[in-house]
Amino acid sequence: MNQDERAPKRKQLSGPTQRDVAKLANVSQAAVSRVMANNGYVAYDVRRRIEQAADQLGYRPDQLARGLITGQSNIIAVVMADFANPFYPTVLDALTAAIQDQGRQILLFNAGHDQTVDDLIPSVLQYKVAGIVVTTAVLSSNAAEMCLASGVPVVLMNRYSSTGTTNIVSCDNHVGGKQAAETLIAAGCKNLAYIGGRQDSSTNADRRRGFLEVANVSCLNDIPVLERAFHYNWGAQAVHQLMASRPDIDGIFCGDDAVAFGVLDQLRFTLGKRVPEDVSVVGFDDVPSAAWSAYNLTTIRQPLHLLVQKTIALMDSESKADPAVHFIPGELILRGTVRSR
Amino acid sequence: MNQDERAPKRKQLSGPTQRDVAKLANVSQAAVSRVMANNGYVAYDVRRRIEQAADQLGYRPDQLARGLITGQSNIIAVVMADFANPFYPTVLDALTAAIQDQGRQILLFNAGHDQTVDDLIPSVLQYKVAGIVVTTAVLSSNAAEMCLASGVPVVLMNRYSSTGTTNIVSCDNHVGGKQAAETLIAAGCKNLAYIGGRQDSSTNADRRRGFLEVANVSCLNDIPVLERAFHYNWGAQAVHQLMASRPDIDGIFCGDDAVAFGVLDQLRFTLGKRVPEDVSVVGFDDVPSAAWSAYNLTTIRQPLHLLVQKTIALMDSESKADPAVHFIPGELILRGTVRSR
DNA sequence: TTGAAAGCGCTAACAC
DNA sequence: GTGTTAGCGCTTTCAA
Repeated sequence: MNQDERAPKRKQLSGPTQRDVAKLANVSQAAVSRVMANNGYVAYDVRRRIEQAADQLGYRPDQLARGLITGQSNIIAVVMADFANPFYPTVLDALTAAIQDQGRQILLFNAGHDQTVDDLIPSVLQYKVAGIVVTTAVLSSNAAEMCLASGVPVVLMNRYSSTGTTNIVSCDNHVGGKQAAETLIAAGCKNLAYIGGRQDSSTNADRRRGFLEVANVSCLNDIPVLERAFHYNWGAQAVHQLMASRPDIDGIFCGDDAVAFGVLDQLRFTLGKRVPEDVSVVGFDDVPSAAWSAYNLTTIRQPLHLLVQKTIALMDSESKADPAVHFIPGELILRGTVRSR
Repeated sequence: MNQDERAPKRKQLSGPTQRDVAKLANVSQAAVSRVMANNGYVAYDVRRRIEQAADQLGYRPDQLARGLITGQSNIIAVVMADFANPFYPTVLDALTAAIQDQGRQILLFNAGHDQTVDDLIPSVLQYKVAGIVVTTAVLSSNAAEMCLASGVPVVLMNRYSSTGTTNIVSCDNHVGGKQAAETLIAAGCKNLAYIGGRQDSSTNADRRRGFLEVANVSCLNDIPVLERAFHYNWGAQAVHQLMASRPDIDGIFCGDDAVAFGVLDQLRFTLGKRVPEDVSVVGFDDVPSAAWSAYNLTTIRQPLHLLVQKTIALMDSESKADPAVHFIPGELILRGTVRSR
């Protein structure tokens, strides 16, 4: 015995291949491929033999090998930058469900911790994905260039920058901000304020702009603007600052629901204000907990499913031709944090 | 120029390949591979030439092609079944961060809508992933068999079944249930109740069992048990039923925080009870919103990072030899929903 | 140290 | 209809 018996060289992890199926069914491997890819002519009984053999062996096509040759991986990359905000799990839920319904899979990239979205893009591109969805963040023009160069369609959800190289889907934050102001004014609030989120985000800027456009015409006093982060803690902190300098404030528009929850909790439990009797509050997003009795928050609902639908449609259409910003209107949800006259 | 002049058959989507880099650097394609995979000997200046050429072309290794040959895809599948529950986004956040830190990527499967986790397993296995993490659900023994057969390590987070074919990581729900009971009893509650979650889940069963073990020894009266789903709405509905039949209840342990929020909201805003003066409430998980003033919920914290750490360690160790259940103790977080004597 | 060549599991031309 | 053949982009022997 010179060399030990050549052990079955097959890698531990691989299951049966098309060759195995072919052997068992007494056909060529190509015939098996035709059946599996449902592509090309196969006689009925041959097809049956192959399917039976595949079944018997527990054969599963290797999607990665298939992708290698077709140049299409049927994988969509989803890049998320803010898991902590309760809005984004709802986005991810809807997005993954919709993508899976198409028979595609999701490669998820979490940009939450050290890595920025931009740092992640090179990694994403190593996977020859069929598309990239970026939520909660913008791409630097550099990163956007890279995607464009590799021909992968990219869609930004809910943020945009001025580079104009990618399609963007967003709730109409500008109109939403106006609605918030109108709601507060209609309720009889005289002294309004904005407690916003991340200052350099389009989301925040548009909501503030819409709000101020309307508020400025009917408010006599100065309208304070405090902005930092889309977080509960920031809302809590900001409202303290706000009420310390402007105790007359009786209507607050918050950058999103998370901020609004922080604002509400401090108003009620620390600052001793009644909501909505003393101060009215409007949020943005309509996350699930906004409907809970403890908050019962009046807010602008983001049209989640429309946003997702549009995002996917844009990715499929590969219309790199004319990248544009697609705004979808939100919906005012009246609950209990704005007083009725 | 015999074989050099191949037609540029290259698919639109592919970027530069190792062949392109090799040509530019005047070396063989194999040399490029050695540099990229950091595997094998390459002379210093050759390596430099190659790296330079790769840079110049913007070369990115194709992870899928690499996986095809190594039989290792450096992708971990994460199967989630309940995005709506606020605990799971925190799990996903920690899990994805940890996996990315290893230089691996996450293929996310959302079993939330039509598809059950079991239905998803065949799809998962088509991707020759390096491991599978399943949260919020158990695998049928059939599905577990399939994974075992294909040699992919599987770890279940926070649920288990009796099949014993996979490793499982879970918070010690039994001890947690006991802690909850002890906490309520120490606070002087006399009439306890359990409002649980999904009845057929190990999570729920263990929490209930621990709770009843302790509660039964010091409670004279019958301890009502209501179980259905780990949802806010169920908590809200259940507490109505409960208080209608047993208005004397003064201590409630909830299956998780989401249920507790529903319970709290109804107690306070509909049933007119004061918490904790009239009724004390304990939750489970310690999701972020449990700390918010509106709830300020006393709860058992799941050791999120330990759970994730252990899960990853188990997947790497491939210890299919002795699949076991690994319990990690939770931590009682005292806040404001249990009265102090 | 390097290049030539084989081949991972699969699809797609192209013969027969 | 079916088999044969040539690769997809890469890693990995094996010689040189």
